[in-house]
Amino acid sequence: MSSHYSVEAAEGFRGQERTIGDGEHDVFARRLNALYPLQPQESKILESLVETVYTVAPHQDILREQQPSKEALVLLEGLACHYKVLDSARRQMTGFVVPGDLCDYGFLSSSVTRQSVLSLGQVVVGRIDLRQLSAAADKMPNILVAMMRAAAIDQSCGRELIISLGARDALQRLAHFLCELFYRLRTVGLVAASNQFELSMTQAELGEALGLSTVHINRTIQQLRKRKLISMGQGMVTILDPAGLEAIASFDGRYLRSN
Amino acid sequence: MSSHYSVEAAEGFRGQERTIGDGEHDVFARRLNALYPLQPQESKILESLVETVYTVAPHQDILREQQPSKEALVLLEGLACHYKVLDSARRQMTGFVVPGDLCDYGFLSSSVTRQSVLSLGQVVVGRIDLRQLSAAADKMPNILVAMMRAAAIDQSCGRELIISLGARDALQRLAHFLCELFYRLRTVGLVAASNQFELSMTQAELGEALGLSTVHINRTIQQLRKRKLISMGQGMVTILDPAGLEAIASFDGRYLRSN
DNA sequence: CGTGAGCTTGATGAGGGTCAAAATAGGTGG
DNA sequence: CCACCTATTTTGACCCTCATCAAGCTCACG
Repeated sequence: MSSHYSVEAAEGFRGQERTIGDGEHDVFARRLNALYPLQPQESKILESLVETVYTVAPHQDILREQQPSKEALVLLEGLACHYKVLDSARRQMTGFVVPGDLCDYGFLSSSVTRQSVLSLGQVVVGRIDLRQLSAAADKMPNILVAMMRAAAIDQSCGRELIISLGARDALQRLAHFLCELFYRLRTVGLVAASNQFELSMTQAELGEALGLSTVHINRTIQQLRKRKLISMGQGMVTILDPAGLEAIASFDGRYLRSN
Repeated sequence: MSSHYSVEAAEGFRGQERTIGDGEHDVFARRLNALYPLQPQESKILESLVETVYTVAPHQDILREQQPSKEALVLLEGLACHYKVLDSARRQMTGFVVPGDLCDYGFLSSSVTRQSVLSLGQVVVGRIDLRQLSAAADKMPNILVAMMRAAAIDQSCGRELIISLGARDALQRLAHFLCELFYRLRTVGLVAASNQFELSMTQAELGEALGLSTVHINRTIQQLRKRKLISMGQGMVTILDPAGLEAIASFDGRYLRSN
């Protein structure tokens, strides 16, 4: 476990901002549409709300705790996580953000950001102006409902993580984590036909997510490999036996659906 | 750990419903008002929204998973918790509901209830008709914002529980739990000047909340007693040394505030 | 080709689980 | 008010999962 987490300014590591082309990043609209059926025009507006995108290098803060949110951020590519630092030597991740998710739902209640958000691999983020969003939402309230559903699912994920940490052993935890990610990434089309997807996390980071030591994460991965349930390496995971993995985790993906 | 959880119909155990008098239960309005300043008239409306109240006996489901919500429920007295049953022998609590809180925020996104809610001691619940609520919210959007802030805080509590389960040892967990409850109950005026408050949970239930065995909960309580930080018994807790307890837990109550 | 980040392996021990039983506390009917 | 019964708390003994420490290994990268 590394002894210190850097606190450089998030700003310094943002890639160049740019305006985006039409339909270049439609994950967001597709995702919300799946959560709550939107009219074609509503989807259109939604896409147009994401005006600028930028790239963030791995291991940088995308959002910092206690900052008032002047904009909403959508993750368009890559993987990010919520976390909190305990005693500058220990860090606990509290949730994950996959493409199509909003990084933080605090803007819904116009409160400050309550947790820092960190890029795990390289990440592309879209920026939504809150003024424009609320204007759009006034005309098309479905947009807000869809976002609140996304927030509700985000919370369900949190509850499920509580269950993992409170009541599942290492093997079940890891299996459940992989099942969830598999499911979530699949719904936004980021899993290959071979059941392979990108997972740019070190084993140490997995430990911070699942409340386990790096060493034990390593041994647990080996368990799953030995049982021919997964294969893992170079930032890629392949689920070899989805049913088997779900069985170990008692995974039931209903909490990830909006209805 | 008991081997089976009963699944009787929640309906059968509801006390008689009745309409309530003016200002009889103002925790809810006071709470929301503290989260987001409301106009006097808005507070008034809020109180009038709670039309009927009913009593629920200890250890009964107030809300059942997967039910579509036709109404919003406010806790007015007592203590309740969210939970999920794993393998019919193990149960994990995922959150707590204190007076003034809504039992579930699913109605905000008109989705189904995602977790069961259980009364711990005897409980008084208020019922809010969603149709009336949304009518009121149309006229006075602040009401909705206040509720969303409450939801945001609910989520913060969840995140903090994740941190407890993932990164704190037994003593810290219990201390943190007590600090949170102390703080939350105090803001709704349910802590006596002697720092005493009601806690109608068995040690087994505390274990289900904090991911520890009953035996270990017991020993951990004794630790806190020995250190003269708390005294506990007969459903009552007294915080003898708030500062000392917070120090052990590294408790920082900011996550419980709306701003 | 050296260097550091990440992965793997081994050895050791602590925190907390499990089992079992005793001690208390509540709750009920006689 | 007492006797009984059950739920809860407490204690002791033992064991297992997982943390910690330490070292060696692999591999990408400058």
